[in-house]
Amino acid sequence: MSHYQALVDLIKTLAHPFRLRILDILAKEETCVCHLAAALGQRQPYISQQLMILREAGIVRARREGTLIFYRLVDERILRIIEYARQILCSKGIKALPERIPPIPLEGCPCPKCTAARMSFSTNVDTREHPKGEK
Amino acid sequence: MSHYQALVDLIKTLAHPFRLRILDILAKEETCVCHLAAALGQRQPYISQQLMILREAGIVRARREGTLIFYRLVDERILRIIEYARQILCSKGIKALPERIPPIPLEGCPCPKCTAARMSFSTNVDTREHPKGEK
DNA sequence: CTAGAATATTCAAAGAATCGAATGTTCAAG
DNA sequence: CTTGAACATTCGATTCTTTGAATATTCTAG
Repeated sequence: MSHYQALVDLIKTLAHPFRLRILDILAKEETCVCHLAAALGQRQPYISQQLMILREAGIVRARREGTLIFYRLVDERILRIIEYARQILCSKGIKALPERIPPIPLEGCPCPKCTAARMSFSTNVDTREHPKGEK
Repeated sequence: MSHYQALVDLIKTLAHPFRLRILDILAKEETCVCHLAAALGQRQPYISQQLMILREAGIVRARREGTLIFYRLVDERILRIIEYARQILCSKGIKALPERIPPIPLEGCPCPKCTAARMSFSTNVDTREHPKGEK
């Protein structure tokens, strides 16, 4: 009878544009809240709300590092569900690809990744994605 | 930006216990409305409502045969999404398997499949799933 | 202990989904 | 054309979801 509720709850958690966009970013790497907020152009409390929903569904996990909190995917298989849904839509001619993830450093993001990128940007004009000078 | 809406809409359509149960039944074979209603123990207008939602999402398609309407899956890949979500839940120890589909004939179902099954049941006491006597 | 930065939580108004009840449509038989 | 069977649609009350705003918590630096 209601073996269905858990399944519905999981799927329902995915059925939200900002939560999907968060997962698209986390697909690439562990990310802190302020970076997610900057990347998605949303206020921080809103992002935290959506992260809480993802966390309670067991889809993401948080890790504290000083004053920052990094989120990551618990089970990458969740991405395959989304990928599969995208394939179905694409084969019907409906655009459903993930959006382009904005490049680091994000304007106004104070996270270490962005700060570091800004430092090296101001002293080094190389804008390639993988500058060979670093190691 | 909002390549996400189509994806959300598709996923949202799946996030409903009765719609999932309908898809579990259609996974096996094309089925008429009255049979779905009997199998799920719901009133016919309710089932039709859910079928309409699935139809508008492009997940199922209807085919008329006299006074009956048979529904079938448009793209079986939709089942893989559900299957994948079930696997994720099961690997976390959460029960999410499809429910047992009630055996034909369903009590009170007037559809040809059930009627035929009742006929052969009253003249033939064989209750096995695949009686060898028939051909 | 204080201040400030990063994040989390709570609350409520607005909007969306659900589902029961009533009613409409389509088809086949007569 | 009428009737009955199978199915579809519409409507509205209830309930859940969403999202903005305000506020709380946790940590670090000093």
